[in-house]
Amino acid sequence: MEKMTEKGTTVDMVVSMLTERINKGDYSPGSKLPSERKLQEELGVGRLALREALSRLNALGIIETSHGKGTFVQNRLQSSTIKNILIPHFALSDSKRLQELVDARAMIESEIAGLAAQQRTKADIRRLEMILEQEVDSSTPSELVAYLDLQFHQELALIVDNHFLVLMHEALTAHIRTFLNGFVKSRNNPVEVLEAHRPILEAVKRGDAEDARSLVRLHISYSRRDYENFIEKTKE
Amino acid sequence: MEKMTEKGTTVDMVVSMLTERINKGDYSPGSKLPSERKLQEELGVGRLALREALSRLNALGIIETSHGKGTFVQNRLQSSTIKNILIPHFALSDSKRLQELVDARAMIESEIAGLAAQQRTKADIRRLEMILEQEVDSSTPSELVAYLDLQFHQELALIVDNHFLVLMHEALTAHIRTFLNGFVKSRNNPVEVLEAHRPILEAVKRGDAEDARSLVRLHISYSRRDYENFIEKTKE
DNA sequence: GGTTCTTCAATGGTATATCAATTATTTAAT
DNA sequence: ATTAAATAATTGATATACCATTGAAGAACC
Repeated sequence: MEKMTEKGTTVDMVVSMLTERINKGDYSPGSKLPSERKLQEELGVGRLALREALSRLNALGIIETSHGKGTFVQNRLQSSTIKNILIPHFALSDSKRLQELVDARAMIESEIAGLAAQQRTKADIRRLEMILEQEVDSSTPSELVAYLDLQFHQELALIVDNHFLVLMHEALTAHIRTFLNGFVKSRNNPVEVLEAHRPILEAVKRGDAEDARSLVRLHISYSRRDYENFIEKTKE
Repeated sequence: MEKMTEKGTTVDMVVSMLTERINKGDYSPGSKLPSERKLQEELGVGRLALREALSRLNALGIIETSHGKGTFVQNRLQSSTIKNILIPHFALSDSKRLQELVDARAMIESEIAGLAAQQRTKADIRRLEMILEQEVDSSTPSELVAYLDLQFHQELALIVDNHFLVLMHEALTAHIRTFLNGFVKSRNNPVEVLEAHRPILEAVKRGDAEDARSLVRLHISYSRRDYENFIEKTKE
């Protein structure tokens, strides 16, 4: 038994062994892990310890198992994984914590615009301008304007290509939405959107990260209004 | 068997049962869960399924088990948990992803200063001024100045009291540090620190969030420099 | 009486065996 | 050749037994 050199329990050991192999590339993303029987034999542990370790990796979004098929290495961290982690710790009841998440989301959206201003190409700007033109077009129905608002911010995220920020933003948005549902109906005032997007695009165009950040921050102040409305109503 | 009404596997079912109980307050933070034997009987599942579910909750930082004592509900999300989630997905080898984290950390530090400017009290400002006075004092050894730099930012974080931001910042810092180790020696130029902290404090003092954010952003540009040095050296 | 030691019960940790459910592969029949 | 059935491989789940750690109650000792 040389397991004493390792740290913690058998499960901890197996977890670090597997993560190491995955990080080293022994098990590449998308590929299939050896079967549980082979793994437990190979690592010299019982099946229970192995399955507990796999459960942990599953919770962290590192692997995914299908009954009858096998266990596969996930290639990308899913925003749902982050969301699952947030749920128990930033729950509905705690309004303080909910506000923290709203603030954090505003921060990320602002940062994305700032980074976009630094990294945008001509093609990026062209795409943003096309979206804006559609928004300005008076023949565009208001429902579509709401969609284009979202599209505008997603396009910015695409330019930045920061996996971490996009992931966090997705997780926060999904998490917050479940709580603030029903308070987001009238927030996409078309006029407001139009007045906001033009200067943001201009800032991105001329590469002014500072300006882009503060303009977005102003634009999405509705997040805070939504939140305050929510708190008001729950107090009644 | 009415389990067909539930979704997914038995383990999924047990996980959602337990998280629901925890969120409802049946098992309050810090309290001890029933023993595994009791739980498996109570929930009507095998011990392996139960333990796999507990493993998942453990990975997510929701519970903590100690051999011989029992299983306890964690009251706070630990930054180490977030770090563990980041490790396999934002690893050393991928310089692109590493830069994403460096950018994200800069964003958070900047945001913390901005929020501090909005929420600071007189007492907060007094504490920050005390730190600054120590830094300015020429009799303060340079090692202490480096410490006070950290202290300054931690004090800002304390003012904001945003659990989420502080948590993410801790996790990102810890994760980045393991990779950039050895490249952080000379970054805390005392003169540079002094020149930066004074205007930041002034912005916080007069509640100018915009200014506070951009000043911090400027101040911590060393993060990017560290990163670029790191990339250079690893290319050799 | 107080301190130390032993023992024991509770609890989590591990291992093995066994069966069920699902999927993929091979084989057989038409 | 196509389809259907049998077979194998794999994960899902349970039961049972035993080990390891912890803490507390009780015994032994001074």
